[in-house]
Amino acid sequence: MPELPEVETIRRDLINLVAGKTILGIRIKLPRIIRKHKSAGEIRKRIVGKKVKELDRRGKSLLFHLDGDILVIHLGMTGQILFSTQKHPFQKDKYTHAVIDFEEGKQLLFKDVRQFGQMYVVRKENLEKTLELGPEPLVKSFTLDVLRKLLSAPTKIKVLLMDQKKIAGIGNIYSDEILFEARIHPLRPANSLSQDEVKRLYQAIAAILKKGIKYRGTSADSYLDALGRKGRYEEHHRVYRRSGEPCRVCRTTIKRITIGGRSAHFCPKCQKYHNSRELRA
DNA sequence: AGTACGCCCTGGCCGC
DNA sequence: TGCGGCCAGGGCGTAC
Repeated sequence: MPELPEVETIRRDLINLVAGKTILGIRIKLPRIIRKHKSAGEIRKRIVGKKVKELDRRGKSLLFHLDGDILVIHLGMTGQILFSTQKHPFQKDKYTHAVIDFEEGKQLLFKDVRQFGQMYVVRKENLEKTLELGPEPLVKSFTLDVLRKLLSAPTKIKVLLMDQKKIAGIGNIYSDEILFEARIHPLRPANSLSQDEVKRLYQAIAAILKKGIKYRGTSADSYLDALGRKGRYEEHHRVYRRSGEPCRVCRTTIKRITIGGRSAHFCPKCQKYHNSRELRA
């Protein structure tokens, strides 16, 4: 499932491949991936003939800056954006739902097995209103104080980290890994964290997301980068999908529980559910 | 307001 | 070999 590190990896690769290039056309086989538009023709009219000025990312969304419009691509669970210069057997490939054609025969294939991904065009000035995302966790303005203010409600910390309206870009994999790094139990109410825990959480968010980017993302399910390569971060996972296996720190068996319909993995010893007061080391 | 749950969707896996 | 049942979960809508 592409989260911030996976989308950022794709963005960095695509900059060198399609930035500055003009979109010549879009072929759409599965119209349901085009959202927020009355017709496929509408998106076509707004992107064809336009040059990709810049590639950006906001949370888990990839942003192609065109002339005043932005083409937004969200990969959902199993979406992939694959760069190709070969003429693709588009109609025969059951998972390639759309192809964006650029000059010089360059193409971006939009593949998605589960069809949760989507693309749409939005006016630049309406982007934030449309996305409704919390702050980017890897920018300078995301300070310890910003995080502290987000933790004022009793929401379970795991749920809060995955709430895109609170913080942008963190999903199930990275929230598990962040909470392990910070040694915080996923069920802890956000407003029960001690000063020290908030600090650890703040540092863990940056450290784990950067680590994810460093290893080019997680390919646990189906993630591939723009050139079809896997990420290597799952080799470094310490809790995600490791239930039943020994903790890499203390050898305690990693546990899996369900929180809000999603699986959460944690080490019961490293991430104890004790209340705010920290044990003195 | 917080939270649980169902839905969209399909492949993979398990048990029979 | 096949088939039903369940699981994976991002985002969204709904209900409590």
